[in-house]
Amino acid sequence: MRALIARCSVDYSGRLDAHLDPAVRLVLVKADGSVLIHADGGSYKPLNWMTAPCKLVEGPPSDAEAGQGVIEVWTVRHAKGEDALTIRIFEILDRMSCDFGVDPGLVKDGVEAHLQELLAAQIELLGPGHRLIRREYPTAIGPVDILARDPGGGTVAVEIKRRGEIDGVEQLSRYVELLNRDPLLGKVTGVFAAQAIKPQARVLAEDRGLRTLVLDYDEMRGVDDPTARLF
Amino acid sequence: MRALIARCSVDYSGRLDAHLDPAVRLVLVKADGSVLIHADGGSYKPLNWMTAPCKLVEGPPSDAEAGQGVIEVWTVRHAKGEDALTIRIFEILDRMSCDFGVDPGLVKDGVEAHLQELLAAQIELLGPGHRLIRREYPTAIGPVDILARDPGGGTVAVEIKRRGEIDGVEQLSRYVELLNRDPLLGKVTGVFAAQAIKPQARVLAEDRGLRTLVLDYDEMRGVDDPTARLF
DNA sequence: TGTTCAATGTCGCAA
DNA sequence: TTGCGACGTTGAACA
Repeated sequence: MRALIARCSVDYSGRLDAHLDPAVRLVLVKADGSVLIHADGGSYKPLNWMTAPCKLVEGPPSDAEAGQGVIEVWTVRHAKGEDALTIRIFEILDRMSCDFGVDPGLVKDGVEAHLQELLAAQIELLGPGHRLIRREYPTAIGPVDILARDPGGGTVAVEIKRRGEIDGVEQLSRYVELLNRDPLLGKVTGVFAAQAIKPQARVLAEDRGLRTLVLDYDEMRGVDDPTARLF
Repeated sequence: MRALIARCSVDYSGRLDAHLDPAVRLVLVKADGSVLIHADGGSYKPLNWMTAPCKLVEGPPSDAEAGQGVIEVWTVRHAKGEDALTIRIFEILDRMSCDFGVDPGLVKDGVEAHLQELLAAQIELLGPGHRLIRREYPTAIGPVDILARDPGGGTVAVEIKRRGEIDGVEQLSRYVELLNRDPLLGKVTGVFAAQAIKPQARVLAEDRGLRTLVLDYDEMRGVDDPTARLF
């Protein structure tokens, strides 16, 4: 990792063209060659960047560039494709360099896949007497998160989201419509399950005749994993 | 902007829980208070982060933490909500600090709106004899990208995407359904136009009776703009 | 390797 | 503020 605080201008050309006028910015060059240009604000997305694999060439400015005060020109080209980043450096204010070694990586907990596992294991959250048919039930337009059998012999399609929004309801609607064409499944109803459901999504779901179900992740995990109760 | 190269562990708790075991990483603190934790690889997305507005508190380790070698504990809390980031620092290898000033910002030249202009100008790409009614035809549920008249006197609603995916087909379906309730327009058909159309989107479009049209941006620009042929 | 879907998505615009 | 769609989306899982 190399980090540079420098007054620089940046030009990107590739999937689009973008330009940054000269200002002080942070320039990062990672071990894999990727380059990030960060301003002192905004969120985690850099102003400009180049993803690995790519090649960085540091060179002198042309006479015209030197006349405008440029002291170095860095050119970063993506290994495949036309993408190119040109960094014109006017002044270097500070720099750091360090070899990090391999990162042990991020451990995540509480994503949608976990919700799906937990609901499959606690399928009676759909209501007493429900039985799991299978998770990731395949259809022509994609897999249904959970398919279950209700006590009356009907089929229940469940769409799970961490945050229940309108596009999730659309998705479930498509599944239910498609599955209802399958005579083997009988009558198919839909359940829209999420940790939180936005009002618009709830209204649309009700309008489409779909049930909504709010999932309490902590509680579901508590039932599933007794050790979690300790906290 | 403060930049720190440090051996640290990181824990995020909020919309999900995420943990990073101790390793050398780059810690950035921007002027607006946002914090980014970067590894020496991967793309521009940090391993962990906190977006502004948030508050950083630097404090001493607890006795237990100190016993494990922690020398500083940084706690970053989001101003609204439960989101919190805890950075336990074991060793500081290097640091930089600098006041950047305001960034002049990014100037972009996009490709997106261009497709609509080009297709409107070359409306017969829909088929011989088509005539443009108007771009951005307003409806109660949003503007239709392009409305055209086909040779048979019917109306064609066109939804344009750079990348044709399933939600675009949904959007077009809604428009076509709505427009077909308008007796003045006669029979309304739909065309889903994109630079590339994914198989699932194509299947859904066909299932809904919508035509698909793949747009060649370079060719359309070539027809429209003679100067582009020089390249 | 390509495809599909989630994301602590982020970002920008408009109602 | 919320909704909605695009993004140089990125990232991960799976076929």
